[in-house]
Amino acid sequence: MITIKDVAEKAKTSVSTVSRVLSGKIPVSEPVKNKVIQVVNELNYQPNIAAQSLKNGKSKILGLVIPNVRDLVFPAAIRGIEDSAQKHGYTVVLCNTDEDIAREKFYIEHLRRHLVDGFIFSTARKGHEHLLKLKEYGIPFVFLIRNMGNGVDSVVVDNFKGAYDAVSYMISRGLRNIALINGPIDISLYKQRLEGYKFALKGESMVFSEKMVVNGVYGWEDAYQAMVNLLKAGLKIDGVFATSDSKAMGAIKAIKDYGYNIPEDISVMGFDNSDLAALADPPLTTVSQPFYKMGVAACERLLKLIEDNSKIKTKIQVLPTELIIRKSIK
Amino acid sequence: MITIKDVAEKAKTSVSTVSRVLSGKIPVSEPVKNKVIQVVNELNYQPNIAAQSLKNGKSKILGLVIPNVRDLVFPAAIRGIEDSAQKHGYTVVLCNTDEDIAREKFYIEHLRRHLVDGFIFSTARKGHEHLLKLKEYGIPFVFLIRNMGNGVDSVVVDNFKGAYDAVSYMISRGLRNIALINGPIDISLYKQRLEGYKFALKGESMVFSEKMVVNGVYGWEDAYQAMVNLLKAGLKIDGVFATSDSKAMGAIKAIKDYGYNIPEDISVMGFDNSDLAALADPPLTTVSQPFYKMGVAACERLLKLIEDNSKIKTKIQVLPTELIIRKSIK
DNA sequence: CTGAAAGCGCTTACAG
DNA sequence: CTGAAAGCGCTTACAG
Repeated sequence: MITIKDVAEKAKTSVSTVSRVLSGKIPVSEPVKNKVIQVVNELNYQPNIAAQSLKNGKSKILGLVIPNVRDLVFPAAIRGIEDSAQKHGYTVVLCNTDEDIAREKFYIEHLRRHLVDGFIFSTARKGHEHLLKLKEYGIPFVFLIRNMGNGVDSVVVDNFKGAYDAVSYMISRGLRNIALINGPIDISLYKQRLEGYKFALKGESMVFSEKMVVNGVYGWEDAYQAMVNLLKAGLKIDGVFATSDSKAMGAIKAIKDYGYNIPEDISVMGFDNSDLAALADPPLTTVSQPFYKMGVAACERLLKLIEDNSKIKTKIQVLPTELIIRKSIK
Repeated sequence: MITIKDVAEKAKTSVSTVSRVLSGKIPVSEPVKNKVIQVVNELNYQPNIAAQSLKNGKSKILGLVIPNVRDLVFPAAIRGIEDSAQKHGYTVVLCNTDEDIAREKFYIEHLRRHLVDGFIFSTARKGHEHLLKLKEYGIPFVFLIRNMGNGVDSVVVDNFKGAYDAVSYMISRGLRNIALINGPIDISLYKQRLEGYKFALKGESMVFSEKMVVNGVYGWEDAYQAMVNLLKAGLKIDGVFATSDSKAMGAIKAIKDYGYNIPEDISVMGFDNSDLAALADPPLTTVSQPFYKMGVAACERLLKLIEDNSKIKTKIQVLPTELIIRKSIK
């Protein structure tokens, strides 16, 4: 392994000077600087990150904590984060928690001690208040997609409005009996989507019925079952708003299995505009979350928090959703 | 930040002894050991990974290099790797390269210098021979899903047999005109699947026709177009073997758009059994790759290479595929 | 502008 | 079994 000492010797100067040339912050005379740069290139020298990290307490590694990469919602966001991190010379450690608090804490403890300069969490939900305590430790972090309270920097979408727009659109298409297949409401974004759904109904003076909503649904198999139950209950349903594309796919499958046509008999609205939405049959009308952009924004915000040691004010970035009209709504 | 010195002071012993207790490899008297452990817990002390890394040249970080997390093939494998890494006290850095050699090299250079103890690559293909040179640097690495040559530890599937089984099954179901929608054959697994397809045809004395195969297809949009072209060419086709589930989904969409029924008019076979296969309409008959298990195997192999500094012999692990019969084949 | 030296937090021969 | 000391590869006051 080539060290700074090797470079110094070959360039006939001291390690201090080599370090200064590399950091670029401290003036070094032109000839010395050029010689050093030349040797660095010849030797293909790269500073040892562990040593740098030990010295200045920065590792240039970011921790990304999510429930599960297999959930279609995350890959695009991950790409946004990683592309942006890479551009700034940072690297990303990926941690899946399966919503398990113990595993989440394990990762935090493990990475906190100088392995990671900051965190991005997509695991905020009730019961995970321990995340808020990271503030006390002074380690920078931001919430992505999901968040909690207003005290933490976040990049999210306007979930209330996204849901409101979706349901309003369904109503404008003549749908009058719209069921809701929703996620666990201890994740605040599902709470907000529920509120958006209610508010849209109210705006058109349509009655809200508890029977038409199923909360706590996670993943497509679960949504399939929820839809089957709705259908079996003999309710009059002409539309379903599923608060994620996976749930919408499960609902679509159930509706077809029961012999109904989409959208003729029952219309389906998704949420997320994940990579498979266009591929669904029929192609899914849905509310897009700009995951890639959100990932970039979260990463940039985190880098700002890391690099500006000054106290900057907490910022909640709310990106707009967009209604993507395809073929699953009448 | 709490250091080993703090622990030593509070436990009224030396840092050497604390280090010994923590490593567990060197004998320490019971009372001292107990006192140290107690203080470690009280202070919630965690060793600084950068310092350990600098000292002993091990970071307990693994580099995972893949083309793109958004490709459905990778998330399950990533989970396998990460779960296994975590169990052994390792952490995973995720790197997406988009098949770009410059980006790949950047990551390797950046991480090689003591940031990472070893690599898992899923990016092997023609043009990426520089990966083979990592052997000279003495850094451990393994190939996953894709591989090159026989000189590198790998975890793959029997792609030839998987394809052979798939096509043989199609033939056994009475299909006689089977088109192939295949990936870029400079990725060896696609070459092997092509061979498996040919061999199955030959086994049943069916003629192989160049016109029935499209190579170089990547992703579902591309597969959609390939299928459209096949259909437009006026070929007699009663089955399609698409060498990934995404490609199969694209083909299915095209077939439907042209008014044919699946599987009555045209049967479709996928490959991978990725998370969306069961969700397709009709549910996709496909060849499973045990991605999660493969990820675990690759990680375990890499850890072995890292921890046994002795020269162990290169091992190519070939896991079996399995034909998953659903509804897309007549 | 430049070099010698201290020190970041560990681990591990070395001596006892 | 235990402690003092050296050293991993850097960066950065300190002195010149």
